[in-house]
Amino acid sequence: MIKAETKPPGGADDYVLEDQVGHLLRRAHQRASATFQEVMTAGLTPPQFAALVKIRDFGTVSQNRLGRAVAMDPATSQGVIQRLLAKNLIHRKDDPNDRRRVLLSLAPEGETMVERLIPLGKKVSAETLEPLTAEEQKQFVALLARIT
Amino acid sequence: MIKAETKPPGGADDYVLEDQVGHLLRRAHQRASATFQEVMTAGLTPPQFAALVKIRDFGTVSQNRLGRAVAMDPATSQGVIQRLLAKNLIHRKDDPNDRRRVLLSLAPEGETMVERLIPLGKKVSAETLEPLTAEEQKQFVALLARIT
DNA sequence: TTGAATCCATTCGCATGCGAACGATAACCG
DNA sequence: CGGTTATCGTTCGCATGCGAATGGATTCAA
Repeated sequence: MIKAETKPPGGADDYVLEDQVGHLLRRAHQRASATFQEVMTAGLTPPQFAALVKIRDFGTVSQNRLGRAVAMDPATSQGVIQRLLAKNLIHRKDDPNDRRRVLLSLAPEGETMVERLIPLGKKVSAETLEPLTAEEQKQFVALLARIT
Repeated sequence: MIKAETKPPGGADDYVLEDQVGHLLRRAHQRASATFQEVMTAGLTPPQFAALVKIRDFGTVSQNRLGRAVAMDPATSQGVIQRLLAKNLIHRKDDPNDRRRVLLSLAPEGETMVERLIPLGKKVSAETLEPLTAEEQKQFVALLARIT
């Protein structure tokens, strides 16, 4: 008989930090970001690249709408966009139809950058999922998408 | 015939941001953190709670070792520990055997806090995984642990 | 058509998160 | 033993990330 392996489920002794999904998500996200920085040698961060890709998808988009599309708080978008502007990767102009809005679009350098980096983006995803088999990768991504 | 559904796999048109595992991990982590803040009304952040739980597991632990256990950079640990000290949840003393090290342990308030919050921590994990069935939850956590 | 409710961008403050560098200390090895 | 290496904690700088507040613009509704 092993001594007291099973504790009452309400207790505080059976809380294993390493098994909590939030902790695992935080660590997996850390690893994915690290992989991104290894593969992407262009000096862009994951949010910056995500914003760039999404601006490409939209063509022209307001700052707020872009933020929702990439899941960024307006306050966070502000800084990311400032840095993309500083790198001359995007353009910015006032919306003539709605003076509250600011319209964003890719600068030529941004277009080139996106085209060049997307193959690397695919490599990042592949490397991040590399510990899993092809079948497991599909399962995992499908489940992950549902808790997002 | 649908026009050109299948593109060459090396192209940049088939890169869907929403399907990339890094982006999904970032969003899932955001949601998990938001759930944490909703349920945990104690004014602690996820890293602070993780550190507290881990210090409890160790009893006494150096700052660096704690950081590795919860996957925090030494520079990041610094700030987290400072805030736990400011809340009087942990104690801190020099290691007499190694003058480089600083030993951390739970203060009485910290012990009480951990005991009180662990049931809420379980609720956070449950709510985060709530969109999945019990079977899917097990699969997902198992796969997630492997890409960490 | 005005007044209330919304929306948009911006700013501030606080909290991770990490690369890089630093001094102090300990461990290792020739 | 003494020198090289490694470890530990700390600090700085930069980049998310978000709550809260603000001012300006638009939308909605009475």
